[in-house]
Amino acid sequence: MSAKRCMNASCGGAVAGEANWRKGWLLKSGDNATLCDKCGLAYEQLAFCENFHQNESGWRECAFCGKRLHCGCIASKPLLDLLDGGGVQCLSCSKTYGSTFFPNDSVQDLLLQSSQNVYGPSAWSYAEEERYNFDISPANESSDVLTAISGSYDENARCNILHCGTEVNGYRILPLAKIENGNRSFGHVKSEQVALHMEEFGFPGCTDQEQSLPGLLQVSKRIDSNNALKDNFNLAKACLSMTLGVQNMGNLMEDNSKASTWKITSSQHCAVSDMREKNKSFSAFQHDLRDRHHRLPRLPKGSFCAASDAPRELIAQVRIARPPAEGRGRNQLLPRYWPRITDQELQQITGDSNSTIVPLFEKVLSASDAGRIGRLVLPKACAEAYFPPISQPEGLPLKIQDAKGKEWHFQFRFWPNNNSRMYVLEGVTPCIQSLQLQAGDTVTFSRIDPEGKLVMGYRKATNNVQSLQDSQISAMANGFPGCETVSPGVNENLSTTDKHGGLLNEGLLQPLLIQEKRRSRNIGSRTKRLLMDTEDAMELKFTWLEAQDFLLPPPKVKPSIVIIEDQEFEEYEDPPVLAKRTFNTVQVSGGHDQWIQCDDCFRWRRIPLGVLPPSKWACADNTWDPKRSSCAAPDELTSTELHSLLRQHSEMKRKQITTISSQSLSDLELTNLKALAGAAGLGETGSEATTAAVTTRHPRHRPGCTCIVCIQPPSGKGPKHSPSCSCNVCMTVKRRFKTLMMRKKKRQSEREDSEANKKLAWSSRDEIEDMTSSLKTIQQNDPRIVGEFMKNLVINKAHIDLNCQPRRDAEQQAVGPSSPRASMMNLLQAASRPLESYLKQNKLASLTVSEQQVSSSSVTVHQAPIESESGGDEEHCGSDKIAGDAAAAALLYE
DNA sequence: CTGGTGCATGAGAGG
DNA sequence: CTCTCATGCACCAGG
Repeated sequence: MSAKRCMNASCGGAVAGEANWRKGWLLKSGDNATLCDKCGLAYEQLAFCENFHQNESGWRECAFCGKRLHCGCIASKPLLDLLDGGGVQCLSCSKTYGSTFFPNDSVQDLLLQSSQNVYGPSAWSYAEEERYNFDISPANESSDVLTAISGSYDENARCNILHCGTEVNGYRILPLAKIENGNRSFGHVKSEQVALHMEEFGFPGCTDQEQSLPGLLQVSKRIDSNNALKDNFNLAKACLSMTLGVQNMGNLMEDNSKASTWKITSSQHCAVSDMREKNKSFSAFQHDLRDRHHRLPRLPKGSFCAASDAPRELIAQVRIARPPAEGRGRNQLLPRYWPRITDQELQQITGDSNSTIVPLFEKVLSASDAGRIGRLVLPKACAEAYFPPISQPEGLPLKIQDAKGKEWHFQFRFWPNNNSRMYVLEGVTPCIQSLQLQAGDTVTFSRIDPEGKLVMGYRKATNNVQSLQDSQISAMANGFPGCETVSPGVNENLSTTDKHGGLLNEGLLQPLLIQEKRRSRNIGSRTKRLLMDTEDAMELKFTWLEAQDFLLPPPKVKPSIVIIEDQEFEEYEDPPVLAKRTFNTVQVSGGHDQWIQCDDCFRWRRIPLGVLPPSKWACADNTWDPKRSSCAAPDELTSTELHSLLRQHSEMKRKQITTISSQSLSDLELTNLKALAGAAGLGETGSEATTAAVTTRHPRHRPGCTCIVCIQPPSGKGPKHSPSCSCNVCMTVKRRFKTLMMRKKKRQSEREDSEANKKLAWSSRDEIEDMTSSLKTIQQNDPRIVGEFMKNLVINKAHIDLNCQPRRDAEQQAVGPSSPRASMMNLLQAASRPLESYLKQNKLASLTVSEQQVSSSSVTVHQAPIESESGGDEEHCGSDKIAGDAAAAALLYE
C-alpha cells in the first residue's frame, strides 16, 4: 500500500492511476508515477512505510498516542511525517516509527526494519550516531529552527519538510526534505557534510518547492549562524538556483540576484516536465548519494570553510543541469555526462531568438577522441537518448552547429560491440582542429528547441586529459556536479594546481572544479594508471623507510655469501622477519653503539653492533651483558643520555627524510609501484646510518632483503622453478617470451631473406621449446654456465647498482648498457632487433653461444617466481615486476 | 607506406 | 558479473 497524494499545493487531490501522458509528461509504470484524480497531474508515489499500523478503516494510528497518522488520504491532514533515516514521526507525540537509525529504546521495539531505509544504518552506523550525539527529539534550544521550518511547512501544501532535527556537534542538522518514496528520506549529516547535503537536498528536495525552499533557506540560515558553516547558505542557494534553474525559480530566489534562470521560459511544459524530471532525477541522485556514503571518504574538515571564498558570480553563472530524460532508452545518465553550461553560453548559442536550449550531455575528450582518427566515441546512453535513432552501423549524417554558428557534418554511427553498440561521431577532426580541442577538453551537446537542432559547445582544459578526467570523475563521483561548480576556493587555486587537474575556462564556460580534486585520492582510477599524490608518495616512502628498521633476516639462518664485484652479499633463503627496532648512536670517540629497549621493563640496553634482535626482546635476552640481563638491573642510560639517544636517532631520521625530500619531483610522481621501489631504495640508503650499517655487509642491501639479488642463490644452486612450473610468474614469462619471439619471428621473416630466416629464425613454437629444453639440459649439466652468464651480465655493467631494483637492471641490460632508462618499449625494441645485429653487437658468433646464454638467462627467468612468491618482497623489490618478467623474457630470448 | 576502418580487447565502473 | 568505453590492432585501400 502506498499513500498517493497530489503534490500540487493548489490541488491536494488524491493521486491515482497508472502510466499515462498527462500535461506533457511521459510516465511509465516503472516510474512509479501516479496521477492526481483531481487535477490530473502526475507525481511519483509517496509511499509511506508499509509497516505502519493500520486500522480497519484504513487509518494509521500512532501506537503511543492513538492518534491517527496520515494514512495517505489527501483529505486528511498529515499527522505524520517522514524522518530522515527512515520511519516516521507522529506529529502529535513526536514518537518515531520505522526508523532503525535512532536507538531510542522506548521506540526501538516498534522500530520497523524498513529495507528501504536508504539512509539508515546502511549509511550511518550507530557508532556514527553516537559519535555525533544525534538527538532525535526536537530540542528546545532549537525551537527556533523548528519554528522556522514549521513556518514554512504548510500541511495543505503537503510540503514534507521534516520535523526531526538533530544536533551534530552543536549544529542543528536538519533533514531538509523528503522526497519520492516516503520512507526514503535523508540521513543525518555530519557538520562536514552539511553543505554537501544542502546542495543535494536543495535539488528537488521538497515536493512543493514554493513552500519548501523558504524552509530550506531558513534552515540553512540557522546553520549559517555557525561560523564553521558560513556561506553554506549561499552555497545551498546557489545550488538551488542551478539545479532548479530550469524552473521558474526567479521568484523564489529573489534575494539571489545572480541566480538567473535558464533561457528556457517557464512554460507550463517546462515547469511540469522539469518537475517530473526533478522527481525522477532525484531518484538517481539519491542513489548517487547513497553510493557516495558508501564509497567515498569523508570530506576533509574545513572543506567548506574554503567554500566561502568561492566567487558568487561563479556560483550563479554556471548551470549544471541533469539532462532531459527523454528519448529512447534514456537510461540514467552518468553524472559525468551531465552538461554544465553558463548563461553566457546559452546566450551565445541561442542569440536573440526565442529558442530554448536544452543541454543534453557533455564529454571530456579522450586521447583517441581528439586524435587523428577523427572519431569521437559517444557515451552510449547519451547517443541513444539524444541523437537520432540508427539501426544500421552506417548510421546517419548529422549536422551539429557549434557555438559560433558554424555547422559541422558528422557521421553518427555505431559499431557492434559485445552484444552492444559503440556509438561514434566520425569526421570530427576538422571540428576538433578548428576549435583547437585536445584531449582533456570538454565538448557539450545541446539541442535548440523547438527546431531540434543540435549544437555543440566546448570547454578548454589547461591540463592533460589524465588529470582532467580524473578530476571530473572524481568530482562527479562525489555526487552532484553542482558541488563541483560552486566549490570552494578552487577557482583561484586552479591554475596552480595542475597536478590534480582542473578546468580553466577559456571560452564560454566558467571553471568547474571541486576542491577535492586537489587531492588525488582516486588511485587506480579509470586512467589505468596509478596516481599518487606527492604527499602520499612521501608518506609511502617514509613508511617504508621506517619499515626498513624492522626488516631483518630470519633468525638462525646462516646466509650464504656471494661475492659480486668484490662485494659480499648475504643470501637468505627465507623471507625476512620483523625485528625489534634498535637505535644506533655514535660515540664521541667515533664508536657506534646499538641500543634496544626491553619489552618488559622498558629499560634501554646496549647490545653489540650487528646483533639482530628478535621482535620480542627482553633483558633476559641480553646475553652480552650479564650484569644487565635482568630487568632488575639499573638502566645504563640516564634520562639525559636517553634523551640524547632519542634525539640523535631523530636527527638521523630527519636527515633521511631530508634526503628523500630533496628527491626530484619526478621521482615523487612515479607510479605507485615505482614509488614503492624508489622508497625501498632510499629507505635502504637512509637506513645505513642505523641498523643497516651494522647488519649487512653491503652498503645497500639489508639483511633480509629479498630482492632478486639477495634471494638469488649462488649460481646453479638453490631452488628453482621447474621448467614445467605453471605458476603465474613462470607462465607470464613464458607467455611473454613467446609473444616476443613470435613478433620477432614475424618481423624477421619480413626483413630477411628466406635463407637467413631458415638459418636464424625459429620457425615454430615447438622448436623454441625444444631449444629451451635442450638449453636447460645444458644448464643442469653444467650450472657454471649459468654463473658465467650471470657474471658476464654483472661485469659488463659499467656500474653495479645493487639496490632493490634488480629487475630493472636486468631490463636495462636486456636493452643495452647504454640505455639510460629501461622500459617495456625498450624491451620490445630489443626483442625486435634483428637477431643478426644482436649477435653482432654482443660479439656472438653463433647460436651456440647464445644457446648458453639462453640457458643461463633461464635461471633468471625461473628465479623470478622465487621473488614473487616470497611475499614480503613485493613492496621491496617487486615494483617492476612486470617489466622484470619481460626483462627475464628478453634475457631468455637473447 | 600511410591512413582509414572496423572490430577486439581489457580495465574500470556500476549493478 | 555485466556493461561501458578507451584504445589497440588487423585489415584494406589508396598514394
